[in-house]
Amino acid sequence: MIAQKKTQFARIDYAIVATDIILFGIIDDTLHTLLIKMKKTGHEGKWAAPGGLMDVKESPEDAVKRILEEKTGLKDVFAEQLGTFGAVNRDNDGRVVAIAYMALVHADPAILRTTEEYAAVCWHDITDLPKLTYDHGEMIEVALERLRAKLAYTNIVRNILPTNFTLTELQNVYETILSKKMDKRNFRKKILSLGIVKKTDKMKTGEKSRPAALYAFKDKEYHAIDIL
Amino acid sequence: MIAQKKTQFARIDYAIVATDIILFGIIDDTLHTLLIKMKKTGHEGKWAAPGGLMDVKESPEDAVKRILEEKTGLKDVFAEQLGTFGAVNRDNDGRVVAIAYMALVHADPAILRTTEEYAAVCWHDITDLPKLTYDHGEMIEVALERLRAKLAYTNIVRNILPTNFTLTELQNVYETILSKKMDKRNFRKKILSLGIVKKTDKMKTGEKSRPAALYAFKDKEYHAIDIL
DNA sequence: CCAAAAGTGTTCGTGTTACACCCATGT
DNA sequence: ACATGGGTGTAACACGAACACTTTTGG
Repeated sequence: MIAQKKTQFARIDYAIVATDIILFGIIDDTLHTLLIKMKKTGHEGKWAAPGGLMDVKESPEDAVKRILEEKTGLKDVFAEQLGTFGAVNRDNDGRVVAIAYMALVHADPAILRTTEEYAAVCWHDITDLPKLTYDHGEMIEVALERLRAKLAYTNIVRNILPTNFTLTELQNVYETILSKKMDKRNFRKKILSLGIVKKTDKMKTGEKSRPAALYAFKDKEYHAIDIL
Repeated sequence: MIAQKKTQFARIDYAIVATDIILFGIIDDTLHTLLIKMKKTGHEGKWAAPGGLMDVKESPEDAVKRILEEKTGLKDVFAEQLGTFGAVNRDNDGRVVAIAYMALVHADPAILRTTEEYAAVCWHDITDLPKLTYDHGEMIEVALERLRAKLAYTNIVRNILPTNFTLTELQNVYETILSKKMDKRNFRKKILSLGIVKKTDKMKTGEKSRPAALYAFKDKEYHAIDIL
């Protein structure tokens, strides 16, 4: 039945594999995700998360790296597998099984590449998303859930912050992702007692208020530690 | 290069999709996993987790159900996706991307089907596993990690216990999976305060010691709750 | 009557929460 | 001088951890 459709995948007897990436970044102190407005026939004007077919000679992780670089120009982006979406009819064009990844970027340097393949590539506030095609809405739900859970027991937040940051900025990231206010004193006490950040000798100035000490993460590696 | 090998998959230009299942059950108060001894050419005598190719017209979850029924004769088995393993050379016979699932069964009724396809199908103590082929050793690691984590914040344990059980049996499951002794009074206090089990009017007798009250889970559904 | 496992409370220490004021800078 | 966000301590409470004896059955 699927094979009757005239599409690029119709000749395949097996499901083929794609990767889709839910990319998160903080913009204006708010969590945003990167979406693409499609030009492809049958999907004109629809929004989707970036993704693409995995090549037979690359791993899913390599596919994610390649696609991220194509879309954002960034290398060395933190990415974590979320799960695989394989409903038989998730893609009308054929049987495509998508391995979904969540990726985090420091949004500042995330200069987006404009390509002719898409009508638009841009960041969307997570609280104000357009309708998404395929099952990408579901993927974003899963990604958000995972991200929120991991804030509580890993240092994953380091992947979405710039190298140096103030404790208030760190707290803002937690608050915007978790959608809840936290107590400043308790937050700082907790973060400092964990010993995952160290104060640098730099200060953030020019903010029409008292300068704030800049901090950096001690560990370059992502790992588990009880935070909240 | 891969396509040069004369195998059943060699003609495919794309990766194909399989599902592999890490099946857990409690046998003799100890965590066991189901393994298969293969007959397939090139893999003779090697142990692997049950798995198989996904059909183009079935979802990964349906493939898991089908394979579990083929291997164990059981239906309605709890299964959860662990992640997808897609290293380019994970299968020497061709490019196979495997979606790994963890499944839990009440081991009592898990009568294993003997088939001619395999040299053996049997339960192995998790602390004494043979060498595993493909990346199935890694899958079991991931499954164990997931299972242990979920014991602490979900009622997942209901899927590995029979309908009625004593609190000591419940504690034994936690202890064997987590490989640690727990305090009986604290454990019972915690479980009872969560309200996830209810006492039945049955007792377990004939055990050459004082009879124990049998309990059952209140919720049929799997859900999150802080347990430990 | 002895062995074996069931069942049951209290104390202590640690970690989480709630809460308010002074400080340094830019305008 | 005033507006803005930076930075700091303490007290109440909840939760988890440690710990020992009595009860009921089978043999």
